Amino acid sequence: MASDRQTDVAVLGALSVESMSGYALRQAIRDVLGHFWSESFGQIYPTLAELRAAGLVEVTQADADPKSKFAITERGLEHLRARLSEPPQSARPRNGTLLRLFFGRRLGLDGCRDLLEQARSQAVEQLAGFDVIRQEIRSEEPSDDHPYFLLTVSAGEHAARATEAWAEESLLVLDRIENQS
Amino acid sequence: MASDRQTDVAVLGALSVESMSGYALRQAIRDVLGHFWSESFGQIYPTLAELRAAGLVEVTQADADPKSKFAITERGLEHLRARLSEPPQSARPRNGTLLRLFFGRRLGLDGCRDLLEQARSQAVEQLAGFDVIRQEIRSEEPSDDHPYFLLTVSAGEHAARATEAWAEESLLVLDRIENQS
DNA sequence: TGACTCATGTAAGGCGTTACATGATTTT
DNA sequence: AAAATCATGTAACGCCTTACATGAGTCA
Repeated sequence: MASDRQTDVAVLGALSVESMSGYALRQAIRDVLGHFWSESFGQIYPTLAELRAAGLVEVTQADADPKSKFAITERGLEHLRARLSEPPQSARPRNGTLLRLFFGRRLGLDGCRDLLEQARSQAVEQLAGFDVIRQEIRSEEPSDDHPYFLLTVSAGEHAARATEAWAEESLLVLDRIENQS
Repeated sequence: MASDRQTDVAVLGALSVESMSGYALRQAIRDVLGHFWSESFGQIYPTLAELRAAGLVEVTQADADPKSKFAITERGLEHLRARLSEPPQSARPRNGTLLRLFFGRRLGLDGCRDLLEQARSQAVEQLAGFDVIRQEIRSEEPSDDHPYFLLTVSAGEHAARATEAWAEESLLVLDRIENQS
């Protein structure tokens, strides 16, 4: 029974881009992968220890830098490539907003409106956030990783714009429901 | 500390639309809410027992129907309204496809293409599924619940169309990456 | 010196999935 | 009569979050 856990993929992937401390790692996972991935902080250190014991990650210390960091090993890169090639597993859907709207008759029109307004403004905020991320990527020195980063940003933008359009349409639908009842 | 669990909302909500057996309930949650919600079957019966003990749900037996069903009580409806009014909680994001694409440099162009093709065809399948659902809703006798059901169908359609467009654009981006390297 | 961030963990407990178990009813 | 579906559960195990604990370095 293959385990569901993919913490190793997120950790090894992040370290394949850049060596860093466990603390920086958890910030990177939250801030950089946060749009489409989440890891519990309580999982990161244990996973790091496991990966180190398995020789997929090592602790390095550069001369110039007094701080030690975690770096991916050659075997770690192989493991990462193998894991990335496995069929993607996504979390089962759990959209609290849609669950509430589905039973919107019980919630009432005003409650539904609140949900939709909130969904819309969240989408707009997300879009602004993606703009910032695009600028940050552009301001860094070019890297072979960047085109792939941008694919995920684009996915977020498409999804956010779809949410925005849906919420606006749906608010109009609610007005129609109200007027005809 | 408010619990994350929202199984009660899904169960009470479904029973607010129609009384049914636990077995039918789990099928309804899978087939009807499946686009945006999932419940573990192992949770449904225990939750049903709890709700029954709390007087939010009762076992009914119609004269015409030899089978007993679970029905929501008046107190259950109150509880449902209260729960629906709470701020929506959604699962933390866990998109295995985007996780892999983000580290696409390690996965390789062909692997990325596979992921995008798969995402695209899944989105197309979903759109076909939504068409079927719309027809089913239309074929039922009109209900005050239907407009709300349709809001969630529309959300799924917007999301699926966004995924389709993103995947197609992204496949072209991959071609460009290949040609310029 | 006190507050804040960096840094590395551990432990408890809740949540959820899967697999297992059992029996009745219906269909082929 | 066999197979499929309906129907109701339980138990084990793994995942994940939250809260707690500790200490070093840095900055005002």
